Amino acid sequence: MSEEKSLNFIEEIIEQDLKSGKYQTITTRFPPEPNGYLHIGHAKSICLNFGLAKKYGGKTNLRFDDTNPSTEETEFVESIKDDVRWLGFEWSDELYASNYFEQLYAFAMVLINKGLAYVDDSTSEEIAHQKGTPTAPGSRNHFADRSIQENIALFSDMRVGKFADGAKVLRVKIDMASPNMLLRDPIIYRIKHAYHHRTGDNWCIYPMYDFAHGQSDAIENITHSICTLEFVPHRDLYNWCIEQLEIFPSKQYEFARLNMTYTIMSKRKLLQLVNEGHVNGWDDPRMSTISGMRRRGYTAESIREFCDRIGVAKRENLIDVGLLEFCVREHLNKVALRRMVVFDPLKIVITNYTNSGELLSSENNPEDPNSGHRDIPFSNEIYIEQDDFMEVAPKKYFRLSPGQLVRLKSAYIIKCEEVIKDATGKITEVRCTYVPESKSGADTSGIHVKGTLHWVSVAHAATAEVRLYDRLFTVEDVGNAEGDFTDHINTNSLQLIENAYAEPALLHDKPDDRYQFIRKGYFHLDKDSTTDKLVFNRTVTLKDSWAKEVKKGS
RNA sequence: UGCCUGAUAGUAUAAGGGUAGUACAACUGUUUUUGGUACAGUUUGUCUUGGUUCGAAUCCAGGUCAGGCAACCA
Repeated sequence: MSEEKSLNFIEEIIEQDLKSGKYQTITTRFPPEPNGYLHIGHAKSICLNFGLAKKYGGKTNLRFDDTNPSTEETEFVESIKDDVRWLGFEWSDELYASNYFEQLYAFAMVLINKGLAYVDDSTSEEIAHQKGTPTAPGSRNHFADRSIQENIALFSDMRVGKFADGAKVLRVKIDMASPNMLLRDPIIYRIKHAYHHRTGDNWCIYPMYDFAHGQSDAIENITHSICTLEFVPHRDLYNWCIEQLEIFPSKQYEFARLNMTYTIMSKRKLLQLVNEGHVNGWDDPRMSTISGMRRRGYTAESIREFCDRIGVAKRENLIDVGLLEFCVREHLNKVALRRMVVFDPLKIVITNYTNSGELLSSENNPEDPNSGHRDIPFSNEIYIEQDDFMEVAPKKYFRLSPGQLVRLKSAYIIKCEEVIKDATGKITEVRCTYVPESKSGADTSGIHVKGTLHWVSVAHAATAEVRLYDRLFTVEDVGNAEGDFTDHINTNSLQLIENAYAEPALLHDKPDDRYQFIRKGYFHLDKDSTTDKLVFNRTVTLKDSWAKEVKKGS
């Protein structure tokens, strides 16, 4: 393929650096804080960092930014590793910022010895106050005048635990009047008597992000440190530390983070959904986490494709979740086996059908000739979708309604003859006749119908519970539908979060009318992780115009 | 009334002085064993005002709008 895909701005920088001989090879890193599960926004960063290294023959480290022991846990470390692997990437080294605590401490001492860092006894309120505001300069307090010797002694004492949390901090001496608030003598070490998931109780002082990230990059010889836009103001500090410490000159580049319609991607909110029990965990299929999407049936390949399509730029963006769904369908259409499934069964009795034991052959995947065929049992009693029948149908309704003909997928053409109702007027059964010479693949009837419906045989069907819907659905037959059905989720299930499960306050956005209608239903088993794909190609998709018509008319 | 980013169809993303292109969405048509898929086609765009230039999305100046920055979070 000679498709010349245009470069994003980071690729251009890298190509220049390679061309100019600045670097022979590149090293990137993916640096999550292990304080939650990875979500689709992280996938963008993962695909970018690992993708760049792959493209330019470099390597990527997985580095856990574990400098805040009070929010970080081993469970998150493991889930992150699983998700990165599942997405299809291999890291060069598995590293932790906590590996560098000793080195970072030494770096701090270097700055103290240069007269560039001091211990401050102020409270956080005092420090915040002295910092000034974005429009007014801050001022330095008398602690900044402490001698180098005194600072060395004090910082050593901080390390060995002589002070309580919050009693002292180590600050760096830069410029209290800088227009960049981050440069107004930022705190680089704080006292925290907390158990760290890796270093245990070895430390009671922990470096801040700004004193750990750039140095970690430098230690690992990261050539291109790629992060999101909110770190732009940190770049000055990042560079300042590297210059003062005279270490490897890693460079930071920023891109816009992913935002997606109808999708919550704030870690804080996701954590709230989990903690308050709105969902069943981080990997709940309704979550925007990678593990949630995995359970929902999304493939790693489709997520990678999505990340590739959305591009990398610096402007704020809000990607239509439809693009993600498109990528999922695109891939699943190629690889997934089709099965019929009925969610809201409506019983159809075919009054003139008297055969028994007839098996009908159906393609497993129309797009894959190698996927073969399967036999589906047919009988005179079947279920179709309630949505696929309307007693009073609007124009352009091609499905079943009184007097209308439709084809049953892989089976016969049937005609609706009679509607049976119970005492309350609810439709309990629809009676039809079938056209014997219209058998799929051997149709000599000459009848052309506009609608084709999926169905299952009542006698052969199996029912399975779908947890998210809290109701049963019916699959075509037991033999063809192995696996754990409790995990089958509609790709569109994210909307359920909005419709039923989540607090309105947590919502990113409100669903529009379009989402009142169920769209494409693709399902696949995740029983054997990525290998066993099974799709129920349930086409209840309506064109928007048709959907509007039904909404108004019926 | 500060500093930093940014602004190209509905949504994203290209074009680094020379025909504004691509994808998704939408719409139309053809095909089809569901209206899915596939294929073909259509519609829609350079924030604004000046300037430089034969020529500006692109360079310059002013304006407008959006996002970020005052955690002992990352």
